[in-house]
Parts: sequence; structure tokens; C-alpha cells
Amino acid sequence: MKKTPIWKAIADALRGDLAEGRYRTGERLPTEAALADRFGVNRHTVRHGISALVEEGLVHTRRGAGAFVAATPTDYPIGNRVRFHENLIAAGRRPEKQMLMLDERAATAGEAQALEIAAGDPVCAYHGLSLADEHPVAIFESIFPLVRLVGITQALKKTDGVTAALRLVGVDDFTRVSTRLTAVRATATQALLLQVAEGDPLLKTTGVNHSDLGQPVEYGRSWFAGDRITLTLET
Amino acid sequence: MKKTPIWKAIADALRGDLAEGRYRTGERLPTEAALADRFGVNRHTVRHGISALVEEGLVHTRRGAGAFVAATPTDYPIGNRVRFHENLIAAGRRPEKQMLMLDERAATAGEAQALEIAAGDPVCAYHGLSLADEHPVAIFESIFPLVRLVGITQALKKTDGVTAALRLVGVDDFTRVSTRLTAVRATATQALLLQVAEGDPLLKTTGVNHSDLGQPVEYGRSWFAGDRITLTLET
DNA sequence: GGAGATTTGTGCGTATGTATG
DNA sequence: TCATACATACGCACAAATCTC
Repeated sequence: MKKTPIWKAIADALRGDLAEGRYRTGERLPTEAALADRFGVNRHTVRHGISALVEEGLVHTRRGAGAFVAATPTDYPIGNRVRFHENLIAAGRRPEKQMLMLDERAATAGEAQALEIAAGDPVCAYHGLSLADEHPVAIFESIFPLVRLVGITQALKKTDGVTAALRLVGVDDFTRVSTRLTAVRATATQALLLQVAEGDPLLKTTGVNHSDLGQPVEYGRSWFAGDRITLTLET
Repeated sequence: MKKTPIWKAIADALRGDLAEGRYRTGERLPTEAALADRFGVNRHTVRHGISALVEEGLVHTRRGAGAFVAATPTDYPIGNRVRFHENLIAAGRRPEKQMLMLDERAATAGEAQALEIAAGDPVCAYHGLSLADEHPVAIFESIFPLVRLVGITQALKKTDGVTAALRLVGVDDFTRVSTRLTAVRATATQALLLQVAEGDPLLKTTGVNHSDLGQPVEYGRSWFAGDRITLTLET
């Protein structure tokens, strides 16, 4: 019989609560004092347990505010000095971009969190398809916060690219602050667009671009056909 | 001017010592009591700092024995030395590695090409499973060219990690020259090992590590459970 | 905007458990 | 067996950020 530390038992209990969906994304956990009281332990012991969840990426804390349920299930950083490079244009392939939809709507909770705006704030949604040699290779989706980027929708209609459109609304430079990669199944819609079978594996990337002022200006998601595309990371 | 906590300053100081090579790999750090005395702080404060280094993967601790240097990071100021698995481990979550198979055989055509050897040349194949919190998260497979790395199989048996094993056979340093990412379906075997359903999407990564002489010394492949793991790239 | 309460972060002290050598 | 060293856990105090009124 292995003896499990109290802090780990607390972490496990909380992780279980999260797994069961007893807390929603972004929701605040009980305070350390409340948890310490509930489990009948010292506040430090609770903190130790919570810190484990923070390391796992399940929870993030804000001093003075509380501990909140993180959006992502598990994140594994794989390096700080890695450049993300989409190597779509491998040897003589002609890339194209095709706009599928462009409209303005209210931000979902996840989009709002990524863009650091309030849920329901107006955003511009830009959907499209990337092709190489006339074969679809990826679906992309860019969300722009309208509160910061007035006129981005019109700019996207006029120009032919995100960079140019952002420049039109005053964002001369932006940097990608994070990229996340995971594998998912193709939904029916995605399968149709990418011309793969429903349920086929897709490589999903999500990322946020910040302006030089440090504000999020674009939340992008892409789905690559797993059997057709390989992303390469160059050091 | 930002105020840095004492524990962070201690972590930085120790990390600096490691970067300068003042401790060798495997060497024991001063005891917590000694460090607490040196820095004039409480032992808990030292522990907090050391725990940060443990999470980064720079140090590992053994109860009753001490804290030991895990790796000397020469890549701090400049450097494109991305140690894929080490960085995964740095994410914390009490990772484990479980060896599944270790044998010597002839290289397949693809392995030979990646390692720049002749097809059929003898290689060492090292298969394993990565776990976090006792849950499988990835399958890894490393192929080593025996023509360049005599005794690597025995070294892998003795040591507990690729880095240490390579050092045993004379490769003190190596660099990942490329990483490729794609999404695939889980085979029956992979599904069993990763405890997912057959056909579930997996994030597949492949990469080659070169020695400081520029020769390929390892061809690695990993399969991550797509619904459980997100790789993050930080700029 | 300001004052006070709340909540997390940091740090110290103490005690005991457990693995190591 | 015994001392050493890390691991866990409690308690106290204050700082810093946040939230509420």
C-alpha cells in the first residue's frame, strides 16, 4: 500500500472535479481558505496541490483574484527557441488561398479568452481554405477583435491577406506569442472542405498574434489534412 | 523596477551556476540546509527555488540523497539545441519513461535515409512509452546507427535516458536539426499502449539529431494522444 | 476615486516522516 | 545502528493584487 501525500490527494480530487465538468472553463475555484477548511488541512497543503494543477495547465491563478479553470486540457511546451514554420510550399507547389466566409459576430467564450476581450464583444471572423496545387490542405479561421481593430472587416475584403489588412487598420507589426498543436478528428464540414473522410485525423494549430503594443489582435486556428501535410519546425 | 522573489533569485543563481558548468552532470548540489545558510534564508525558500529547477528539468532530487544536476544547459544564451523529450519532461507532471523494447536489427529504407546510412546497416531500436501521472501520453521510438555508435544498446540498458546513453558512447552533445509534425490514426497496437480507441487521432512527430560532428546519431519518432496532449511552441 | 475586505504570493519557524548512505 | 537529507505538513505573518462597497 502506497501512501499518497495529502497535497496530491487534493490535486487528484480537484482534477477529478474538473474532469467531471463540475467547473466550467474560466470559472473560479473555491478559495484556498475554503478548500483548506473543506479538506481539513493547512492552506499551504492546498496550495501545493493547486500548484500541481497549475503546472499541468489545468488551472491558472491570479493574485488577489483566485484560481480559475484553464481552457486547455494539457499543454506541453516543447521549446522556447523554436520557430514555427509552415512548410506548405515544398518544392514547386503553388499555394492558393480561398475565402470562405467573412462576417462580424459576437465572440465565443474561448475566443474572448484568447483575445483578452469580454465574451460577447464583437469580432470579425475570417474563414478560408488553403490549397496547394489545387488540392485543399488546410482550413484556417482568424478571429479579430473589433474593439481594437475598427474597419478590419472592410480591410480584409479589400486586401488579400491578413498582414496587409492589419496594416490598413494601423497594426504595422505583430508577433505570434504562442502556438499550440494537437490532433483531432475531422468533422463532417471539415472533411467535406478538405476532401477527406469524416473522422480522419487532422493536425490542429491554434495561435495568438499580438500587436507591438502587446495586445492580442488575431486568434487563429488551422486544421491541416494529416495525411497530406507535414509541418516542420526549424531550429 | 520589478521586485523578484527570493526563491526566484535563488533559482536564477543556481541556474547560472549550472550554465557556467560549475557543477557536472550527475553531481550533487549543496544540501538545502547549506544553501539556506549561504543565502541567509529559510530552507523552504531554497526548496521553492530548487523545485523550479526540477520543473525545468535541470535538476532532480532523491529523498535522503540530495539534489543532482540533470543536464548542463549550454543552450541558454544562444543555441538551437532543442531536446525534445527533455523539454517535455521539463513541463513537470511527474513524467515517467517505460522501456518497451530494445534490440538490434537492420535499418529499414526510411530509417537508413534519415540516418544517412545504407539500407540494411545495423541499427539499435529503442521503443518506449512516456507517462505523466501514470497515464500514457506518448509512444517514442529512437533509432541509432550502430556503425557510428558502438555499444549504444548496452549504454541504453545501463542508463536511463537517451542523452546519458549517447554520452556513454562518446557523443557529448547533439542538436536536433529538424522536427516534423503530422496527424495520423492510431494503429491497434498504439491504441492499446496509449489507452485510446483504434483510429483515434495521434500527433506524430519525427526528428533527427546530429552529433556535433554533423553526423546523424538518432532518428526519433513520437506519437502523442491527440485528445490528451497539446504541444505548445513559445516564441 | 477611495477605503476596506478578500485572496493569492512570499517567507519564516517548527515538527515529523522517510529514504539514503 | 545512526546521522544525514529530502518530503510533507502545520502554523504565523505580512505583502501585493484584486474586488466590493
